[in-house]
Amino acid sequence: MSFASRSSLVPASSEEAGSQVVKAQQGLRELILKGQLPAGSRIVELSVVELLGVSRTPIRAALMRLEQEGLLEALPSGGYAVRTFSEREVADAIELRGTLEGLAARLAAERGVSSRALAQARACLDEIDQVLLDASLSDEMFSDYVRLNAQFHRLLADMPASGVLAREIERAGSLPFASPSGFVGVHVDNAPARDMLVVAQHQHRQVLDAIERREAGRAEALMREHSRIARHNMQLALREPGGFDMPGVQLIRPN
Amino acid sequence: MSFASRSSLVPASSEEAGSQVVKAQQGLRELILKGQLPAGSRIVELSVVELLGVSRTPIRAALMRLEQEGLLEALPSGGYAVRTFSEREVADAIELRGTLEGLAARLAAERGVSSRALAQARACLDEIDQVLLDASLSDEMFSDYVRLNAQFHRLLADMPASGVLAREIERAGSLPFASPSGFVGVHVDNAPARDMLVVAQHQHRQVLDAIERREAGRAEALMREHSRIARHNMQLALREPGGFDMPGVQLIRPN
DNA sequence: AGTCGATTCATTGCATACAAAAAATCAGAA
DNA sequence: TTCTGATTTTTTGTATGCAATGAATCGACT
Repeated sequence: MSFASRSSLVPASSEEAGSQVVKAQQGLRELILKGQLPAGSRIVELSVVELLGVSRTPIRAALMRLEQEGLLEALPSGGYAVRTFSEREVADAIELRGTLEGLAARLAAERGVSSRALAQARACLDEIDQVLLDASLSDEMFSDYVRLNAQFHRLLADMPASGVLAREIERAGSLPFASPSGFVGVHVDNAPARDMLVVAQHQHRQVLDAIERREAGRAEALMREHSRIARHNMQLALREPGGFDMPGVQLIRPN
Repeated sequence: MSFASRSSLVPASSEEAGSQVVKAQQGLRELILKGQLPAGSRIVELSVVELLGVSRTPIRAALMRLEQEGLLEALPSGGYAVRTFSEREVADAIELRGTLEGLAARLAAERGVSSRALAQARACLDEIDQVLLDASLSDEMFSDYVRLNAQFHRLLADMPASGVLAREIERAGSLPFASPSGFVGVHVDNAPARDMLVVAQHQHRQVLDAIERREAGRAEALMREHSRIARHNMQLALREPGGFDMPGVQLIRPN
């Protein structure tokens, strides 16, 4: 089973190719995650011009954005380089997302959430249940899970109706490995991979329950714990013998 | 006592005017915070060209950065507008910073901090003590506090030695009102303003103590609570009759 | 041969011209 | 008068040229 087929990291349809700068951004991200641009190396603008067929201006804009996103680092002497991550940095990024999502869950519980939003979230979880019922362990199953999981996390981030927070959560999950579904299905075997999803889904249910009951502390703690699954999967992936071929793994430098 | 005199929001010496883009960024930020550019209005690039005397290219770069910083919002039809904030959004931004700083404090406590970093932090707190000893209630006193307070918060953010986290904390405090010293000295009277600083300084001590003792949970809780002071000051400021003239308050729309 | 220095080359930062899209204005009709 | 539609104007998005800075190469000297 190839990872790419079920990954949401490949530029999804959510990002329209309307302007040249998003085309450049998508293209660059793909080049980086596929390892086309060697990690740690300087990115030469003119070479990207040739690769993507857009002029320097939108490419520069895309570079700036990708730096904000965390994939690039600005060199002191100008220009950008593909960033690399230590295993700890990845773990920190995941913990960061977990903390922010925990904050969102707590605020949602404290402030209360419209029954409409709750219904949406419940419906999303019901869909995930349906996906998990199909025990075929197929790629599509995992792919569906990734999509619905991302949706649930998005719904949750929006529950406190806090623009600043939603924004920050979005940012925290923009790094490929820090995303809510970052290392889904990382196990060699498919059965344990699915079992992890079952556990995660249980946590989803509990968080939503806590929010409904206005149990803020519980909601926060659950959401934090939920992120530990991603962390665990990450550690498993990096220790996998054959090397795990998720797009972007080569950016993680071995300790 | 004017706020600007003790505010760290005015482009500090920390930001060199090396390139045109930082010049544009500083200039734009100042224009926005001073209310020169009406809140909610579209920012016309050519007018900024005239005001700042730099060409459109670096101005566009600065606009993009200021959007990331949160001061501007991208208009759906292109271009940017000066953003406005509800009181709740400001409170959320402060809580966000508190949560992130809490995470930093917890990680610092869990992982342990070099005695060198601890000594630095202690020295910083000693300096703050000295400043508070001077009971003159002068503007310089508050100004010194703001500077040292920012330094302590920075030292704390760096303690977990986590690039991603430090970065995110920096971001969270970049919004003028969300900054660690956002509403310092907001009280009409100077005496209660100083008292608040005494309380805050006590919390500083306790957090550092918790980190030293490796009491992670306590460190986190303290740092979160610490941010409540900023929130309280903000609410005071907005209810102040004469209108509080901190740079950027006009961006906060009354409820 | 190795190292330091000068020169050449490559690459970014900045400015500007052009094109496309959005906004505003004006005219005309209901 | 008010709404609709076309036209004009403004404004942004994109491409490209130029200058300045940094990297790299070559040569001379030790």
